[in-house]
Amino acid sequence: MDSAGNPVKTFAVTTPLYYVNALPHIGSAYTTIAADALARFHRLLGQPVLMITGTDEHGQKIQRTAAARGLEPQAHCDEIVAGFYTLWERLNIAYDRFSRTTAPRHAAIVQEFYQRVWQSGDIYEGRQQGWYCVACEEFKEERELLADKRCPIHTNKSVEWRDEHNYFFKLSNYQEKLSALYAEQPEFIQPVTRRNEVLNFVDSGLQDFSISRINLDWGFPVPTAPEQTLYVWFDALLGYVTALLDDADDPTLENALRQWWPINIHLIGKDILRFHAVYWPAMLMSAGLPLPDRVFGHGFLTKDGQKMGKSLGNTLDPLALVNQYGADAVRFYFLKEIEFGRDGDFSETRFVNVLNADLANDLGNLLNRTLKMASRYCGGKIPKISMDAFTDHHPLAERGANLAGQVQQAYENLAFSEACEAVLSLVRASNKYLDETAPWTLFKQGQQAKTEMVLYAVLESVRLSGYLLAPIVPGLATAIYTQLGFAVDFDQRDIGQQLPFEQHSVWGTLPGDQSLGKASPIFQRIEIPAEVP
RNA sequence: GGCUCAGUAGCUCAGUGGUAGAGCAGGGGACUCAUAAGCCCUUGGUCGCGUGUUCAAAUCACGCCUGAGCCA
Repeated sequence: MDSAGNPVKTFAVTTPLYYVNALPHIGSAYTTIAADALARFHRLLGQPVLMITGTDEHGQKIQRTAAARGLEPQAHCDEIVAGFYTLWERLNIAYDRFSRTTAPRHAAIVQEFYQRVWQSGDIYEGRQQGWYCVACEEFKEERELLADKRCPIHTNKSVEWRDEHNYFFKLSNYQEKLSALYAEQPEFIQPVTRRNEVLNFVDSGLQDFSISRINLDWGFPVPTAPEQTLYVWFDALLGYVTALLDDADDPTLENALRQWWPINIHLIGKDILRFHAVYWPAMLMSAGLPLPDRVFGHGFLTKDGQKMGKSLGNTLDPLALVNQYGADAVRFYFLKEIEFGRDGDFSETRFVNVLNADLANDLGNLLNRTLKMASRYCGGKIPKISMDAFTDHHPLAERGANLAGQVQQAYENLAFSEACEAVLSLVRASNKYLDETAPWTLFKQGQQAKTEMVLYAVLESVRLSGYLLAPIVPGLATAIYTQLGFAVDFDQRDIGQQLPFEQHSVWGTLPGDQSLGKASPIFQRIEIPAEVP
């Protein structure tokens, strides 16, 4: 409850729990950056936020990868997980929970959840015969296979023949309920193109799927048949629930679901859409639990227009990228230059161009040039201006007044690039305004009042821009606020209390007479080595 | 084979019935507060192709081509 007695609207967002087969790739970084930006935006709004990420560590593929490396599975997982921690730290990801499916408490949650599904009668024993791809952890239809029985997705791996007695989940029981869900909650699956795919899939008929494997140790035993091991996806999805437990909580569903359930949004790549938009809600229905609000499947990244892949040798290493250019640069490029939901491309030329143009030239230099004038012309303080000076269609005041609403809408729609564009339009207008009013000339002419008004308007526009971009480039936002004389750090979880949205999203908030910090470029231009012809 | 989404300037995209737009990149200019940044001007497009509907089509309909993807 808040002070007025209204229930506080919490916000919980998840990334996938990444499979620890290998160190994190750029796609994992992309999803996580987006989730972090969304979480940070909701923190600005002052909501209690829980951002969940983590790792999915069971399954045959992990067992084999570990064996190939001569390691115990857990040792292998621990090593890979360390790589995730490092990358998230470097990318400035402010997650609240890191959920590992090998955590002891996860076993209890999985067990309890399984029992609920068992009691609803949705689990039965059956026989499963077919070709199995260990890399996919899925059975394949014979006609899907490539020559030499190779998997169509993992083209260098052959599938294996399996003939097993497994436990199945009665997905077929949920076809109508799922269809009703999609109809009643059209925004459950986003974007629309992903939704269409799911509708198409569900309408074509749902088959029960097996939720256990034999001849596999690395996972949880099936509670009703301990000689079998739970299918990795069944336990992985439940990692979202386990993540909700507080440290002090006993690992029960009741405790896990108490505060943050249902999750507001699952952010995923489009490759795991079916698990999140079909299997997962069906499992939850079976267990009698409320469903998440939204599942958003974003697009894939290419590099220089080509699919990335180990076999092509053109992968983009996120850690190398962030080590070279910094967190804000990487975050900004992917969220501003690629429309979230659609496929997008990374090219180094474009990367450098965008960062230089938007962050160094337009935004960074705008603050720098204005700050230096303010220190020279206004004694290093923010000029004290009455808001009355900005009434009649002031180009920045007017634009600034409408900005927060637009940007908020964009963030809520996960239209990060739209949010960036809206803010950048204020930045560009500010540069133009400076040139048109030429405060350096005004000052020489002794027009102190006008000079101060102009500088205030621009400083305030930079502040607002920094505030609204903070979820995407928190480091830059902190630098902007610091140079404007505030003592804040946008990485603080309670930033929405320190700098309330209702106040700081409004143009005209900058306090007059506040002493300015030292001017220093907030984003260095990236110099491209000259091309040798 | 069925379905979905996309195809607009060199690049990334907006525009969804009424004289083709933005940012970046390219070219030129004036300025000097600034990170050789910013500002102004400018080059650049048979809006994938074809047929149809309409006084009028990038926009609507149908067909086709190309790319991405889902399903069988």
